[in-house]
Amino acid sequence: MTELTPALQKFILHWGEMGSTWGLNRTVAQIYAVLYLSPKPLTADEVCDSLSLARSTVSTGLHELQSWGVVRVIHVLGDRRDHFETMHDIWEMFRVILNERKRREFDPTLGVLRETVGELEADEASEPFAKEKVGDMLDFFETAITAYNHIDQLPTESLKNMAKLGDGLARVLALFTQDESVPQS
Amino acid sequence: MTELTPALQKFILHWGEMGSTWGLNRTVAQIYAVLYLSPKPLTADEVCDSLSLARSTVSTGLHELQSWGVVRVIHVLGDRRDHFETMHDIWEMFRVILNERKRREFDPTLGVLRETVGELEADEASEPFAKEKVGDMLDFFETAITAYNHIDQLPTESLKNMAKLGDGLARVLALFTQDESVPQS
DNA sequence: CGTTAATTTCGGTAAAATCCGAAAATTCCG
DNA sequence: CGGAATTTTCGGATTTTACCGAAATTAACG
Repeated sequence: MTELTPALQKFILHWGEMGSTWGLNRTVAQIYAVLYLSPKPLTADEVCDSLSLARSTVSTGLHELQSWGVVRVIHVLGDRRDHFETMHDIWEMFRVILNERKRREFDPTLGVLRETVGELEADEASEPFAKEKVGDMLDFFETAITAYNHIDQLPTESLKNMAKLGDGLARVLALFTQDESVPQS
Repeated sequence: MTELTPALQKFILHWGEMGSTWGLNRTVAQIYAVLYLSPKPLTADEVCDSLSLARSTVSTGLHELQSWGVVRVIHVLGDRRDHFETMHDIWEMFRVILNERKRREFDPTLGVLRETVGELEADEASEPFAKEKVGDMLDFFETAITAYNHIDQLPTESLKNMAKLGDGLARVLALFTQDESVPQS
């Protein structure tokens, strides 16, 4: 049913490329795009049609998208088939994606860095330079992840407002340039 | 020369995995790691040795890292060979990587989104829902990129300080929860 | 409980990315 | 300019990934 106009096709194609730099493959990202653009939840077969993919490919792709938490199943009364939809709010969506990437990539890296630092400590013979460098990296990941966790506490609306501040944002953040203390509110 | 201890090997292996989720392939990321851990700039051949790679692979990999701006050539007096080193400060490094990803992925996406919106405007027959959704996405990318550009203006030291604020960061940012206006500094 | 619709699993093929090593090109030296 | 050292290019072999379609499984209905 969802005959895609050329403009939307181009968009979906690009989205596929973009997705492949974000850890999903082209096809999975395209499935996501089709669902995102659809005014109503779609069945797997409808996705097959609009992208000319095998049923099995779509099935797998939908599962992967669900494992990322960006697609969910909808049940329609009187219809036996599963229907799928994406999150509606794109800000929420990127937040979910960031969280998932943190969980899948950064958290494990933190683990490895801690292990490595530990092992380098134990090993007297190891290069002191490398020891220092791994330590620097550990510090970086720890502060970055901690900062991210704090930001992630904020409601989406706050983030939207902050982002919309434009120059004001830079101005506020610049308060921290010289001083490490928290300005009292 | 650089005989890698088991601990460092494990780190480099993991770094390779991580890199492949960041748009570089495993090998290139490993080359990066070896350079990062080395107390002195290395020749391509030294990199070959420590990772057991073909000379040509290392050559290509080093070029890719240079195109990302995270590795540079060093010339050593009296030595004809090129030596390579990474940036020393990891904060700078991540900043460079983010910039490069923005340039390679987000900016083009912004272009496609604008094109698509334009074409959907022109096309009367197109789905109004899709039109709205692409518009939402364009808004999101525009504000996100703009915010990023502003943040990117700040010196690295400011960013470090901000990140280290911990709860204070959330507290400051929370100021924007209810109010869209810029608090006067 | 059997039948049909719907989904998932899985083996194999097609496509893509990675990596090597030989050959070519470049650079630097005497 | 000739030759050695170094780097780069490039074709093809190897490995990995993506995708399809048939078969198996699961779920819903009468």
